[in-house]
Amino acid sequence: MQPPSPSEMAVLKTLWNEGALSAREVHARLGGPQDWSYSTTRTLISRMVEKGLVSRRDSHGLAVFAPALSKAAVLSGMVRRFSAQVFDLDAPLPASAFAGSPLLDDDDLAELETLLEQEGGEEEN
Amino acid sequence: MQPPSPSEMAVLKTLWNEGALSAREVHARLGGPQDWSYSTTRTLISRMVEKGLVSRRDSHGLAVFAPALSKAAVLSGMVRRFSAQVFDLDAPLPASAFAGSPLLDDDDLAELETLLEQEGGEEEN
DNA sequence: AGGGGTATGTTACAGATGTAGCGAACCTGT
DNA sequence: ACAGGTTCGCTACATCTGTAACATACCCCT
Repeated sequence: MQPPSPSEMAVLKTLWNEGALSAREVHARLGGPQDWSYSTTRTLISRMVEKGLVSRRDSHGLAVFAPALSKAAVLSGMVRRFSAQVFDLDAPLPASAFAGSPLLDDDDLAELETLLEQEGGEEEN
Repeated sequence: MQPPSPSEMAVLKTLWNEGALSAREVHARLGGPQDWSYSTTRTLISRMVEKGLVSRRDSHGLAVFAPALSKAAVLSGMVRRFSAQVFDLDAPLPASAFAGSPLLDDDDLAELETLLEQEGGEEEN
C-alpha cells in the first residue's frame, strides 16, 4: 500500500467522515484550511484512485468516491512506517497514545489497537 | 526546519551515533541496508548541509560532517508533525511511547520528553 | 436552438526526493 | 613525471507531490 501523502490524508479524512462523496462535495468539505482550486482537489482524488486509496463508483452518471481502506488500516500502516523509519522501532507503538485524536471514536481506537498489535506488516490483501 | 526525508534520517542516525564523519565514513557505516552508490551518499549529505540539517567543517582539507541538531530536537519535530498530520492531534504524544527505541538512551528520552511537553512548535532558533 | 453551468479527461509545470555519473584537482607511491 | 586512487563541485534524470488550466461533453432552462 502506497502511503497517502499529507494532502491525500486530508481527502481521506473527509471521506472517512462522510462516507462517499462526489469530487465537488469533497472539495466543499475541505473548503477552509486547504484552499485548493477545485482542479487540484480533483487531481488528488484521481491519483488516489490510481493508488488504490479510494474507490470510484458511478452513480447515475456522477462519479462518487469512497475510501478504499478503513481508517484503522491506513493509520496503523502510517504508525508502523513512522516508528520504524524515525525510531527504528519494530515493536508497535501503543494505540493508547492516539486516544484523544478527534479522528477516532472508541471503536476505531480498538480496531487500531488490534492492527497495531499484530506482528509484522499486513502484506498484500 | 525542513524535515529530513527518510533517506536523510538514515544519514542523521549515523552521525548522531558517530559524532562527525567524512562522506566516505558515512557511506561505509550505511553500507549494508542502504546500498547506495557513494555518489548518492554524497548528494544526500550536500542537500542536508543546504537544509541546515548537518554542518560541514574542513579538517585538514577533508570535509567532515556533523549533525546540526540534536536527536531530541529532530525527533520531537518529527513526532509533532506526524501526530498533527495523521491524527489531527495537537497535544503531544507521550515520550514514553518511544522508550524501547534503539536510538535513544535515557538522557535522550528525557530530553525528548521535555521538548514534546513544551507547548507549541519551536519556531526558529 | 443557444447559453450557462458542471463533470470529466488530459496536460502542464515547479519543487522535492532517489539515484547516480562526470570532469577537474589533489595526494601518493614508483 | 606519471598512474592510480580519492575528493569535490556540478549536472542529470526519473518519480512523486503540490498546484492548476484547458478542452470537451453533457444537462437544463429560456
